[in-house]
Amino acid sequence: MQGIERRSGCPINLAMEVLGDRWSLVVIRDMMFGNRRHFRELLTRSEEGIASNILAARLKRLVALGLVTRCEDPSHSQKAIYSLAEPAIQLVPVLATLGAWGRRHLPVSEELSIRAQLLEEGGEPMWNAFMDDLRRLHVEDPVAGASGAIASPVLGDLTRAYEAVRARSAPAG
Amino acid sequence: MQGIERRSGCPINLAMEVLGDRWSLVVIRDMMFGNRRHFRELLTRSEEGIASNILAARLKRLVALGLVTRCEDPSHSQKAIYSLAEPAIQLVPVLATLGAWGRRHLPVSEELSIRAQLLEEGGEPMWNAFMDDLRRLHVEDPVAGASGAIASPVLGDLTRAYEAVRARSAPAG
DNA sequence: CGAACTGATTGCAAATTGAAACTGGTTGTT
DNA sequence: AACAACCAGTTTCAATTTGCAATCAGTTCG
Repeated sequence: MQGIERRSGCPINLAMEVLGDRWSLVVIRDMMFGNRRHFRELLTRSEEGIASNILAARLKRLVALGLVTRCEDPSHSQKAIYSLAEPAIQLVPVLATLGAWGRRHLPVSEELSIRAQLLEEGGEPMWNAFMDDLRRLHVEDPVAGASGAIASPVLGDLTRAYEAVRARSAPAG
Repeated sequence: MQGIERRSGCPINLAMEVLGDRWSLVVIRDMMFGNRRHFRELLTRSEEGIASNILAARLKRLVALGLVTRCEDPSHSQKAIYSLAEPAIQLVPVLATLGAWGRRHLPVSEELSIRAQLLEEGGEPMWNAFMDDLRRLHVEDPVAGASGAIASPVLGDLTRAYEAVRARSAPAG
């Protein structure tokens, strides 16, 4: 049922077998840029309104593929924490490049594309710093990373810029 | 029926609405790296074995979205030439980055990943040269570009490297 | 004239998607 | 102890999408 088909050994093809659906990269985006680490957070704070069965299926698949890890939240015996694994963290350059392309060629909104713009302008040095931050939040200490106890300078900058644009275009928030 | 849904104005989301299926990027890859410009070429020389109805639907959609253009082939009143439009040409950095990621994290074959490797090592200067080549083959003169009358230095290098690896690993092929 | 080739279309079964309701359990409040 | 709110999903079912195989009408070549 899951895993990939391996229609061919081409890197682009295999990448599309893993990420080539409407939701997988969007879920990874929310975990990465929004630090959304719980099922309910991913479900209800999703800009695009993902359905719960689709989210459950995607998370299960991403865990099986090794892009995401799942652990228990010590604060609540039933709560699960989802974290990005190294392969997903290394998607930062892909998401940066794809975001830059989308910003140029698709009808994006200003508030939702400011982070893509900063990430593009920051270039490789920023991507590397961001990936280091993500390793601290997702790999080294997922529990503290999920709780907000660990700061990420890059994510902080991106989030502040986003909030600033949002406050400007819709002051009532 | 086609066009995008616009679930949100996020660049990543919109990019996935355009490219988030198993075939669109694979078709663009074949046009870009294999210079496959006719329906039958895309259909029968596809490494992954796309079905004819899926290919027809994808081409129609990509044309409607402005990523691909379609024109008639003067050598055959029924033959159509498909060419990459500027937005698709600007996917070169995305494909390069995605290919590099796939090569690192997925079970790729050597012969089908040599081009991804060269494109990654070549970096931005190579991507820019490649995009210039593609503009000559696809935008400036699609007919001559499809016929093989125009040379692309970058594509030539990539193709030779691919043929060399292929000859080495399967001398009879 | 007929075979091969052109870009597709059609019919149909199987798989996937998506919305809404629901499940079984935990936690916090009164 | 009772109850509401919250937790990660699951179930159900209709609609859509996918993939395969066969087919199509027109064109070119021998």
